[in-house]
Amino acid sequence: MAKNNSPHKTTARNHRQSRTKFTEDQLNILIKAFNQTPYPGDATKEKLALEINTEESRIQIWFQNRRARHQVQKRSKPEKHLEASQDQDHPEEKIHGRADRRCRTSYTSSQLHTLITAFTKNPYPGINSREQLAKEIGVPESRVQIWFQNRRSRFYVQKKGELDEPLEQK
DNA sequence: TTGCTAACCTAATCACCTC
DNA sequence: GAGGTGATTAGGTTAGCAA
Repeated sequence: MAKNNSPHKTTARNHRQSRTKFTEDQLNILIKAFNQTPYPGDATKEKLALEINTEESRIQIWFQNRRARHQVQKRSKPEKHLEASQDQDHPEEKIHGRADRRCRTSYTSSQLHTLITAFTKNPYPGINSREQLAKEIGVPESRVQIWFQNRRSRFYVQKKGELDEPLEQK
């Protein structure tokens, strides 16, 4: 599936967010939460963020990575997994998680104008640019990151469509 | 140098809103 | 319903850091 084959991938990593180092206590809390549900809802993520004093976006990333590693381990050792897992695939949590989605952010035309202008200058803003943009339009940095992800995706799909068009006409 | 893992990416999909 | 778009997911890559 996803490959980092973008021509922008070098600029994308100019300014990453600095690596978070979770303490043992923080990890214990996260692992416990993961065992309860690998698909926490927005409220749970907020609660965890407060509990371990970090940003909600860090919680989201941690759960993403944890699920990924969990899947890899499951494939390599189907009978015996991570220490963290009681593991029944938690389908019900997944459904519950969806019910507890973050509220949809609706951007004003001026916010969108700012974002689009930034996107045309650089579709892969680093952490500093994202934070600056977030401050400027008054939304969390994580929302700016999501907006750029979606924008890039749809931009590539659109471009691909434009390239395919002449072939279809033939 | 290597293994682990946070940060980040794309692609697909879901969910909600507007027309 | 269709189209647009924000949110979430899986699964892959990149890069920082400890051993």
